[in-house]
Amino acid sequence: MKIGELVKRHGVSVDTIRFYEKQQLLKPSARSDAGYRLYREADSQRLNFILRAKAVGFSLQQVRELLQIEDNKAEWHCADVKDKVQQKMLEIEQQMLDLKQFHQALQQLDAACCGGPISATECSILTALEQGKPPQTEQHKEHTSC
Amino acid sequence: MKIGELVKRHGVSVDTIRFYEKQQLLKPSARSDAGYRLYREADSQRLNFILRAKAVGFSLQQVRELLQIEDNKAEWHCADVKDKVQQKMLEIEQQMLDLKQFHQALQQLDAACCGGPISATECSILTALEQGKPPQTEQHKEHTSC
DNA sequence: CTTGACTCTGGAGTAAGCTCAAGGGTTTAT
DNA sequence: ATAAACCCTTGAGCTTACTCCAGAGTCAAG
Repeated sequence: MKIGELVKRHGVSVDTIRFYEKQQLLKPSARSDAGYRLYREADSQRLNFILRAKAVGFSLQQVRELLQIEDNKAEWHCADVKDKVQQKMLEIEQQMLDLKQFHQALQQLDAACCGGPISATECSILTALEQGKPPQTEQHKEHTSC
Repeated sequence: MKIGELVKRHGVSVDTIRFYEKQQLLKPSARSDAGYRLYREADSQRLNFILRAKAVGFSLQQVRELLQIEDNKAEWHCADVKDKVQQKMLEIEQQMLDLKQFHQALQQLDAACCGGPISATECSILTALEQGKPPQTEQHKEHTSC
């Protein structure tokens, strides 16, 4: 099948496919006389693998690593694959922690602000941002007016 | 104070400061005869504001918006500021949800795999990635061997 | 035979937030 | 007086995952 058929099946753009090719993720099985990329079922399945891996959060670099295993299953162990998955989970857990910290800090700011129509000159969110240094000083915070 | 003093105080690089200037976030109060950037206390405090806002997750664009308020407090209300904070929280909550979905999907993959020294040819993680399309088909999954 | 849909290549552009390098002045301490 | 440390500008590069464009060849239908 030509590239158009492939992209229709998977709902991606032709540019994406050509990009994946440049990234060494997916190569057409053959080229037509005119130089058109030709894909087989196996290629379509490989693309599916890529998209599914992306859908669970893997970066293209990580997908590339998974494909190396996939391409040579016999030389790898289950543990290798599971490791990749677990590492990714750790990565994601860290990102969630980072977001959580942001969220908590924002909640504190939010809680201290009345949110009303009074002038921002007295907004405790702004005064909080003006004061104290981020990771260093941890002064006992006084709830400013607003 | 010159740029070197400023960056020492805040633990950022001179490149960062010059970048912030290009981004219209922080402008030196003056220039020396030699063309050196000169900063005052107020500038240092402004930088502090920027860094603190970043530290709770705001992007530079969002910091720019906060600075517009900060620069003209009298023309804004508490509600405007609180809105920014709440919107950021929503943004972060969405990101956390996305990560959670990734994590859950990965957990399912992880749970189905023995993780042992057996060949990856039978790894249920790989077979799961090979099969089924991400957001479409939701077939009742059979736990493959591994 | 012509039109429109499809495909090709190469290269540029996007967002975000810096970071670095080249080439050259300025200040400060010794 | 000279070397080290500091500062300047311009412009390019990095990362990720594409997206878009120009210019040109190819294929299928009517």
